[in-house]
Amino acid sequence: MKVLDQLDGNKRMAIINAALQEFTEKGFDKASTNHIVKTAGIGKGTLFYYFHNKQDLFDSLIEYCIGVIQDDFLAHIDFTEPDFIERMRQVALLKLEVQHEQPYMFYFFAQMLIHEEPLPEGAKAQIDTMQERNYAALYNNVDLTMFRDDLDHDKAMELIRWSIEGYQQQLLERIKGESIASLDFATLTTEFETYLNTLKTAFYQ
Amino acid sequence: MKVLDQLDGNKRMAIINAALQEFTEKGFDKASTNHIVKTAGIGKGTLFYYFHNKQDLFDSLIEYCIGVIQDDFLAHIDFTEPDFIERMRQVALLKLEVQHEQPYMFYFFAQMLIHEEPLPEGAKAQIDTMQERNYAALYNNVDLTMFRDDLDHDKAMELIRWSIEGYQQQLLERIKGESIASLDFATLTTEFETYLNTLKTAFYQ
DNA sequence: TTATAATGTGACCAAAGTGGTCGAAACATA
DNA sequence: TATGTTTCGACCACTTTGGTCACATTATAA
Repeated sequence: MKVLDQLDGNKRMAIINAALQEFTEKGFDKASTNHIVKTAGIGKGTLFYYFHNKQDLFDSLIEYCIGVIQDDFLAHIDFTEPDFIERMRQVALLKLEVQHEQPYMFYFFAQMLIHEEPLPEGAKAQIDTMQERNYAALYNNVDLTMFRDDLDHDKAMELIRWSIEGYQQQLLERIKGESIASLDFATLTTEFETYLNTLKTAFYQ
Repeated sequence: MKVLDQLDGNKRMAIINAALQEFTEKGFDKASTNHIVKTAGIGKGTLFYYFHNKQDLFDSLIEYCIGVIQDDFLAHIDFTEPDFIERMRQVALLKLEVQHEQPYMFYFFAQMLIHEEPLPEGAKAQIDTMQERNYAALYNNVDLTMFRDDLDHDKAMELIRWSIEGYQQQLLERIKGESIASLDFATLTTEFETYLNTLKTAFYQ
């Protein structure tokens, strides 16, 4: 049983989010356990009661993130959808959902891989298979006949992916700070829809 | 005369790049003057001989960046090019050029605006006009008749911009670490070309 | 050459921050 | 009441912080 599972709901998420944020923004070395406990609203002792030390906390976070991405993200992707843009819509919405509750999840992961922080035992293998699954989720078994045949399929798919990621990032910056409740989800979904339709018109035949 | 101008070539760029990197990665508060002097290869005293204090160094960097972006980036954009994608090509190549010599320039600026660091006197106004000029450089006087008329021009332009920015970022990550000399500029340009042509086929009539 | 000014240095400082400990308090269960 | 589980923050030894300053080194000028 992972240590993070012992902690009940609120406090658990508080620690996770505080630690994710701190590690993401500062990296392992510069991350301050003092800041983490302050942000999480717990005493210093509590952190080191549940986690052996800073490294242990970091390793637990990695494990936790792998779990979330596997179970809440990759596991929910419908690999049978042959329409590339529809699949991207699915992936984007799923990502947005995860990102809404765990804002630092994906960013944390990206940072760790970029800065090549030393990973805990066995995590490397898990991450590798995750990345393969992610690639498969995006590109495998796509119906290429839907694309205009005067276009290079692969380049088209890359361009579409970059477009959607760009839209996503712009969206995240726009809604940053706003509370979950105040978000007009329906309107946002419609807006996203119009962009996807534009893409379909441009790239499909 | 700005302080940075007093310093001759090599040492000047060393300080600029070291400081840009440190401020970009850590933000103003966490940025360490000790690290900066070590990276720049100068003595601690030298830094504080040219700059009154940490804040002064930061302010000078902002001024310097504004200058570079104005003179080496915005000033070279051909505002008369009516073809949107051609204009984006121009902007992208220009950006790549600046980014090659000043890798932290744009990223530094973005970080400062996001984290809302306090800006020196008058810089806010300059930055505002810069952003307006940047927007104009991208969107003003574009020949909209080139787009397919079953597409929303504005959405199409956004999608194209996101695509190109995505390609750019992927390119930067790919060539990160490689030396300037080892880069095969011609091949890269051709590759970029094919992506732009795909975009033209998809979005133009 | 010598005298003066400009440029460059790193040991040093008080203050703040670091990861981690520990005895005591609060709480739960019985 | 007694026993075990959580929670806490003052405290520790140690590092790093922005900034200073007495002293080199170099450039300029007489």
